[in-house]
Amino acid sequence: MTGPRRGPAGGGAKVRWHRECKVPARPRLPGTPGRSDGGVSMRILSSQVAEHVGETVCVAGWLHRVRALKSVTFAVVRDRAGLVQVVAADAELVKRLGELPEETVVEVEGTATANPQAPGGVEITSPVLRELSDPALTPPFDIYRPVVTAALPTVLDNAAVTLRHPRLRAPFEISAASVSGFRGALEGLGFTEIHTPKVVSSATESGANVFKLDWFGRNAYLAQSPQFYKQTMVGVFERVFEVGPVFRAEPHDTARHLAQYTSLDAELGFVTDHRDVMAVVRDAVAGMVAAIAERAPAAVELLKVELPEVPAEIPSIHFADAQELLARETDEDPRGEPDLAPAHERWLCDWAVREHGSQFLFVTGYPMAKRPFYTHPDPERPEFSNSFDLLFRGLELVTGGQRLHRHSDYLAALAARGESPEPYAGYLAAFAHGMPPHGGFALGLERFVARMTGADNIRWTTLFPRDLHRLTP
RNA sequence: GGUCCUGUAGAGCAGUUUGGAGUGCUCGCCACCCUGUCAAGGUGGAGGUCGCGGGUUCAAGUCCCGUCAGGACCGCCA
Repeated sequence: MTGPRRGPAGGGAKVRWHRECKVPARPRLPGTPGRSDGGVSMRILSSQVAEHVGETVCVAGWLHRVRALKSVTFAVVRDRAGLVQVVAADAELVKRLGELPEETVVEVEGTATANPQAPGGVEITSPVLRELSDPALTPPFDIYRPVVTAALPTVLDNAAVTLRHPRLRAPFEISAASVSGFRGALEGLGFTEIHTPKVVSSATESGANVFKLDWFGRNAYLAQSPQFYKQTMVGVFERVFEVGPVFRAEPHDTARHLAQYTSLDAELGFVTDHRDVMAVVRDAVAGMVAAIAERAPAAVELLKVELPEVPAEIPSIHFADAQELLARETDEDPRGEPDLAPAHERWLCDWAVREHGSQFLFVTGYPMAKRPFYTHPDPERPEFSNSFDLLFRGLELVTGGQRLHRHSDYLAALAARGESPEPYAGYLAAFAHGMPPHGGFALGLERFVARMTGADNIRWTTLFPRDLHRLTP
């Protein structure tokens, strides 16, 4: 090792040699000493071994798989970048490798050797080994097999180890890329990222149930959304977004509902109506899809994710027209219903693909009766709202719309619902002090990733999901 | 909250229809074998409160009742 080298593709940043390889510092198993000059090596990643053929290298990671043959033992080490094969021939080292269970953390120093027989064409030979963890407990199923044989409850119950499986980890690589794309797209549009409280004093928004908790002896609640705060911050920054958890105490026990999930929220001022918000939704989603392709290509490849085209303008259909369409073209007649059933949403998505070649579809103008009090009505048809949902592959992914912005309209809307303005005082102050026409939206991250990866249950794309039955791990 | 389905070894499943000794499969685990593996291969072995409780029966994994757990659909849902 002669010093820092260029890293793998990705901006040309120098690799940070974050620490010394400690293999020689501990009692070593017999084997060829790593360096003739007695020095120490720095850890490199599995993906970098090929760049060091002929040199002594050090890798560290989890024992992904040990394959013992009579005269040679192969140990595959997994780190954050991937896998690398280690070849052991020394009798004592072979014996020890045979005793170590998979998932034990090890550090290996040896010679990077090109070999066409090795996976990836390179492997580490003449290794010395240091164990960095106690021998690992056997996982409930094989992490090293390409297919996941366990059912969802088993995966969730044993998340600490099962998430290491490349297929179970991949959705969270896509999740991270999605958030990055969301953030990048909105920052590019002049939005400011904010962080709002998740413990609130009032449980008054909407009829949805909230989690109640004790706050120094007072009643408090977990926030169902950053709605009030993000609107308030429009009065400060004009354009804001937030990535954070929201909590729903509703007893939904389905493959698409959670008690806690990650909401990608945005709100912007000086809009004409909800269509300006929809344009931002389009750009945000396009940024997310692009970021997945750019930042999580391995996960896309592994899961065979089909990245959707995001049209320059996502097709939209009015709620009333959607109901007419359903009544005309299906066996059901939902006209007069205040909302679309999940089956109707699925049908409309198929229709959008057929008619518009788009996997995304806006449904606009939901009835005011089903929308929260801050929803702005359609000036032409006041029974309908300036709101929208974005449907994607059969599922409601985004809800948004134009909000009321005049203080007097809020007082009237609350009065119409028989509610006192008192609990909303802090929120209403924003409007009393002058607020532009504005709107916003919220996108469910786990739902987005689930639709993107084809997961049949949102829990495959949720880290440590919280639902009716599950509070651990 | 409603309807339906499923609980059998560490994991994933057969076996339940027609009651007859925990009968079996794939993987893992343990031991041994194997000259380069790629989800290695071979031989042998260990591992079971058939979710739990009650009932029917000479006899229950199997039939009945209850209960608990998991799942699906619906309802509900900013």
